[in-house]
This record gives sequence, structure tokens and C-alpha cells, in this order.
Amino acid sequence: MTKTPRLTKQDWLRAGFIALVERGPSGLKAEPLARQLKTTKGSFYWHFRDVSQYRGAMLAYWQQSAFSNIVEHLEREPSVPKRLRLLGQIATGAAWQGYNGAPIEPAIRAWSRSDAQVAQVVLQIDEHRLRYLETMLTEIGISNPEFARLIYAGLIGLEDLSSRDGQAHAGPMGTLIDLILTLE
Amino acid sequence: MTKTPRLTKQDWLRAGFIALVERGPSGLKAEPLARQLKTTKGSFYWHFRDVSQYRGAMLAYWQQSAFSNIVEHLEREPSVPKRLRLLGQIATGAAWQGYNGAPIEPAIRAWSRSDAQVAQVVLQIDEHRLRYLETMLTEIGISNPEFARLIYAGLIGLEDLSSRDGQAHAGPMGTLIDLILTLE
DNA sequence: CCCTTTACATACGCTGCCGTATGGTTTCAT
DNA sequence: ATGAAACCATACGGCAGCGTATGTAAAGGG
Repeated sequence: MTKTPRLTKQDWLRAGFIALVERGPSGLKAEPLARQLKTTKGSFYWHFRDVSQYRGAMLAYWQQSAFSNIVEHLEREPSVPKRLRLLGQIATGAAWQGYNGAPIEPAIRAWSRSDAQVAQVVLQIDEHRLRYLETMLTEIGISNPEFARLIYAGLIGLEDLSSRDGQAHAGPMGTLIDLILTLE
Repeated sequence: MTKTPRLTKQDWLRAGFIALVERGPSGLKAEPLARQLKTTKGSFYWHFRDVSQYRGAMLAYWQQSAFSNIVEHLEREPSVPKRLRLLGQIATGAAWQGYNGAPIEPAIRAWSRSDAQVAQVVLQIDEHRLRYLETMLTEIGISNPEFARLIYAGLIGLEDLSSRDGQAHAGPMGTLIDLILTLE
């Protein structure tokens, strides 16, 4: 038996995201999480003032990575069409996946329905991503912002569906992108 | 002051959906709901065995209406393209709205992430709707099931977005349908 | 090696909600 | 009107999680 090492803030956040995906927001409680980590809440209350602040830390962590994770990835492709096509595949990649392999974004969006602070951040991230998509599309002559919204809604909806029936969303997403790129 | 009438099962379910939309699954508790209805949990435990069965009743109610509500509406349009175009607008209509005006479907889908039974029902409803969409599309020569998935994902994603930023989704949805109908 | 800092364990009182028990009210049929 | 059935109020014991207090153990610098 390896002597279990001491825990860091990150360990707690990591456990939080797993719990959020597997049990929903009601899984974000100090004592159950401590049991999961085979420790006690003494550790929890050392790293965090209270549960509320812990959730805040999780939210801040996600907010920080939610936008840059995707965009920095896309920026490596030179042309806009290539970037758009990459969108369908990136959702299968590591940037969207949680620590346990399941995607965290649907869990965050679900969380946002019972927490106004989370809702606020999700709204902000959505606006940010939508603006980014719009400017990309206008660069190739598609100025109607409805198409950016369609692409983004497709991502959200397909990821939701995939997380339920297990089907990949790269296929349909690519089809959608191709469909819109024919308007170019 | 009107003497407050006695409550029925439906009143409790109604209050449950409102709470689900406004506070999430954690709002589905006997005593808070009773406070909301200005009564006590004595009433609650008269109408329902326990909280678990209450949630089951809510779920059953939604399941029953989730499919038929839309389809029976669509069936009034004769042609497939007209039915598809109606899809974008129906989402603004009463069939999708909750008692308080806010859409209940996103709240149900969020609920499903913390309750396996709900997830099971949502999965089933999704499959049902998807099959229905697929057969409609094949009737007009679009046999690739990816397009049914795209339309449905668009609905889900757009409704999620709309419930956050308040923008209507009839516009983008109509655009998507038109885009796909050009393939006909 | 010792002493400070960091990290965790345990015990406590508190609150919110659960489900039951029991008794009080309405409502309605006869 | 009156008895039965439907409906609601209240009081109780129990449990799970919160946050605090306090003690203990493990690192790391001097």
C-alpha cells in the first residue's frame, strides 16, 4: 500500500468535476467528496473557506479554460474553413473531456440551471465564443450571425445527444459545417 | 381574501415544474414546495407516498406529453416541408412552455444529469423523436440520418441558448431547415 | 534535530429536510 | 344533519451535511 500523499487544491477541484459529471451539482458537498478522496473534511476546510467558495473556485477554473482551450487550438489552423472543420473533431479531443473521460461541458451547463453565478459565467462564455465564430464567418463572407448561432447550437445539442446515446458528433458536425461552407 | 382552495396532485406537479425551472432539481423537496404553495407537507404526503414517487410522477407526466405534444401539432400540416418549417416556430409556442412561461425542457435535460431515471426517459424520448424526424426526412428523399440528428441537436442547442440570452430561436431554426431542404 | 508551517483527523452543535403519527377540518352523499 | 372519506396541520425522531474548534501528524528550513 502506497502511503497516500497529501492533497492539493487541484485534487479537490478535480474530484469536484468528476462528481459534477457523475452526480450533478448535488455531488458538490464537502463530506461526500472527502469520502471519495479517502480523507476527511478537515482537509477540505483547510483548502477552502466553505463550500460556496469551493464551487466558486471550480467555476473560475472552468471559466479560465473554457474559451482559451478551444480557440488556442483552432488558431493553429491557418484558414477559416479549416478551423471550422476542426471544430467538429475537437469536441472528441482532450480539451473538452473531463478527467474521467466524460465531457464536462454538459454538466456545467446543467449546473448553471440551479446556480445563478454559474449561469452568469456560461452566458459570458457563450457570448465570447459566439462573437469569435461570427468574426470568423464574416471573414469568409458569411455575415448573417444566425449561422454562427447555428454552428454553436449544433455543438451544444450534439454534445448533449452524444453524452446520452454514445454516438459520435464529429460526423453530423462536419456535415453542418460543410453545409454552411457551401454558402461561402 | 379568497379562501384558498384545496390542492390537487396536479397543483403539486405544477409547482414542481416551476421549482425545477427556477431552482433546479434541488428545488424538488416537500417542505420548500409546501411553503411555496402556502400549505404544509401534510398535504404533500397525502397526495404522494414520498419524494421519490413525487419525482416519478413529474417524470411520467413529462414523458407522456413530451412526444405527443409536438407530433400531434405537426401532424396538422399536410406536407413534410411545412411540418419541418413549423418546428422552428412551435418551440416558441405553448407546447414547450412551462406554467410560468419559461421552457421546461432544458430544465428536464439538466435534471437528467443527476438522476438516472430521468436520463433513461430523456434518452427514450430523444430516440423516439429522432426516428420520427428520420422518417419524415426520408419521405422527401433525405435518407442520411445525420440530418435528422442535426435538426434535433439544433433545437436542443438553440433552446438552451435562448433560455440564457433571451434571443428567439425561430429565426436560426428556420434557416437551418431551409438549408437542409435545399438538399431535397 | 527542533521548531514552525502545512496538512489532516475528530468531535461538536446547528440546520434543513425526511417520513410518520396523530388529530383536526372540510366536503359530499345519503 | 351526520357519518365517512378526503384533505390538511402539527409535532416528533432521525439523518446528512455544514462550519468550527481543537488536537495531531508530516515536511522542510535553520
